Amino acid sequence: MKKITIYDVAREAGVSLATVSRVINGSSVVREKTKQKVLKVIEDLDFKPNQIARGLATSKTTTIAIIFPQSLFAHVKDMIGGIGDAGRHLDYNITIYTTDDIGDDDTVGDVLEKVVKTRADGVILFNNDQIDQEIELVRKYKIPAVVIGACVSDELIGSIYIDAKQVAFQIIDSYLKKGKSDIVFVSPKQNLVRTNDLIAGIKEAYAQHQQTFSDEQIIHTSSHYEKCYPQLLEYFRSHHHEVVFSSYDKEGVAVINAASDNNIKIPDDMEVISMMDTSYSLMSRPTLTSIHLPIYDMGALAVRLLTKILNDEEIETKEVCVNTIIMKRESTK
Amino acid sequence: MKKITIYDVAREAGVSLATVSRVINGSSVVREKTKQKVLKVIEDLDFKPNQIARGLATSKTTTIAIIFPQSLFAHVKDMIGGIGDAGRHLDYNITIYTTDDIGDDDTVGDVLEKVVKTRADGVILFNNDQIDQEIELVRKYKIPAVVIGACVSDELIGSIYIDAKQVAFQIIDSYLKKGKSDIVFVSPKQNLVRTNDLIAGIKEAYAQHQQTFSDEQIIHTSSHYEKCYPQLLEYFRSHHHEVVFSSYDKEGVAVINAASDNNIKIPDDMEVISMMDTSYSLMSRPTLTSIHLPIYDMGALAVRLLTKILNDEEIETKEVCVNTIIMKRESTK
DNA sequence: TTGAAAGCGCTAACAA
DNA sequence: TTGTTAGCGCTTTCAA
Repeated sequence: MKKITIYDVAREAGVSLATVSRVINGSSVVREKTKQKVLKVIEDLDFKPNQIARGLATSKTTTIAIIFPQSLFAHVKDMIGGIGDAGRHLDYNITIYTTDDIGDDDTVGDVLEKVVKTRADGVILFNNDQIDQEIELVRKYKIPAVVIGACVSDELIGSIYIDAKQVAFQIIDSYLKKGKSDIVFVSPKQNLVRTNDLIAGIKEAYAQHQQTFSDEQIIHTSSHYEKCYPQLLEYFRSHHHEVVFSSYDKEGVAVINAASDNNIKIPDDMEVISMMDTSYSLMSRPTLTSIHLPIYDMGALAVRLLTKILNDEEIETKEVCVNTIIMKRESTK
Repeated sequence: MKKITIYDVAREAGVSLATVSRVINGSSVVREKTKQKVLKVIEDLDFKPNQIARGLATSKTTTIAIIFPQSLFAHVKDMIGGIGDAGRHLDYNITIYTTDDIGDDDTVGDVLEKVVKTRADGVILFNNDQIDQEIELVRKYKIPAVVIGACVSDELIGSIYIDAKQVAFQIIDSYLKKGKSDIVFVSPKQNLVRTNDLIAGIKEAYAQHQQTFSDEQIIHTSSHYEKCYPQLLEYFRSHHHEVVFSSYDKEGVAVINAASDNNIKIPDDMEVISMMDTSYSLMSRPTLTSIHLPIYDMGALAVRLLTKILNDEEIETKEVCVNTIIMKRESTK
């Protein structure tokens, strides 16, 4: 069974190629009657225009690539909903590329090379510890891009981010005002939110109160609960703080569980607050106070912004800052 | 800056198009010296072959589409790791399509139409309540496919699944043997594992013990914790069972929390066992006994099987059954 | 071992 | 409003 092409449609409808091309692309110059005739034949023959051929002819693939390291997947997954929906509505295909941060080969470079070969129209990147390298490559190949989680922009690059520094500042400032300065910050290596920005915000809050936040107050941990929990269980055997601020719910829950298992009462003995507001925070006991990010929207916004860049549409700002809101639950007073 | 093409390489290397094509495709007939010369030019010019053009010429896109409803995302996400890695290693691109089960339009049909237009070589489907329709369309369009979570196969279709009936049978049988027959089954609407198979296994176990499992012992719930937990909280106010079997950890945790909040002691008053073995089961208190599925592998296997179908490779079986293992934790005795 | 040339299926000037 | 035709960048016979 041969695939039917625009030729078949043209022949069957008794018109030229160009006319068929016009109707499938919704050109307005074609006479209504001709259009109906062609449409009928398309329907009868169940003709599906070949995107590949169109891509070759137009140098556009209507494809957006998203690139992320496996370890960031927990964050990316929730965005895929927004990305997928926006892609579907705007008629873009979404191709995913995972960079394997375990292997030692140059996956970032390899992946971007692949993106170039497939001629994706644009790419969505996520903040991670290789983001600078990714941005550099994207610039080199002149691929339009939107990065989620960091604030960058130029001719071909836009971003969707949250003001992490500000968020951290507010949280910490509010505790310092209450006289609580025995605070530790727990963070995994990979995060959607820039850890450094968070730390900068924390430090600024301390500075504001004539105190200093030392690097000893930072606990580096794994984003795998299996590793994170035992580490914290050991930690809380001999430590105890007024407040723990975690940059992701999973670690937040690990803190709650590890502390509870060491008989530290939450929130009475210690308060825990984290970020992302995933379902982990609802499932934990006590439930976890968490800073909500509009994850789904960030994905959808990224696609929208990228398509604007691709189509040279009017753009208000290429650096879109989204708002956060703190979801107060049982782990804080 | 114009994109450089195979023509540029040919000219620069003083050979013909065909020769360049041969070297980038690793043809063995080209003389080593010529090959090196061409390779050098490719390097110098930083030439990246255009996949789109190649796709048009060969009618192959080396692209696999994966299609899933948003509501199944919790399950699919963990597989994306395996799918992404396998895709990268086998040099296939992965394009994702989400079917929006909220909207009332024919998204399944629309999405498959899109897949046809983009000429994906094959597609990976996931068991869900529209799977029959999806399979029908895939057959109609003659697209090679692998479905994850259900056992089906034919000329162009393969599958990766677990024997859900058997799994459920074993669990329930073991409890019935201990004389525990006050069991309820909790299940969300969408699931990667066929709920009906699970129920069939449960019923078979009951039958084996000359008892019957009634439909009143099934609790239908939402896959959203926010909805599931309140429903169960209410339920356990007036109910109490020996065993709760849940088809997904999220609901398993909801059961634990809802029961605990009604002062039902787990596992002493009631045992809870669930499926998937996600990190939810580790984070819950008490920790949740759960049936482990090799999720990552299932994704990778699906890609591998699909590529075998695509390339007419030798295939042992098109219905690949993967093993499960029960991860005993605190919620069962 | 290499090259010439005919597609792959579509778009987009340009003409009519 | 419609048709003709030259590409888009690559693969793949067929000849040499």
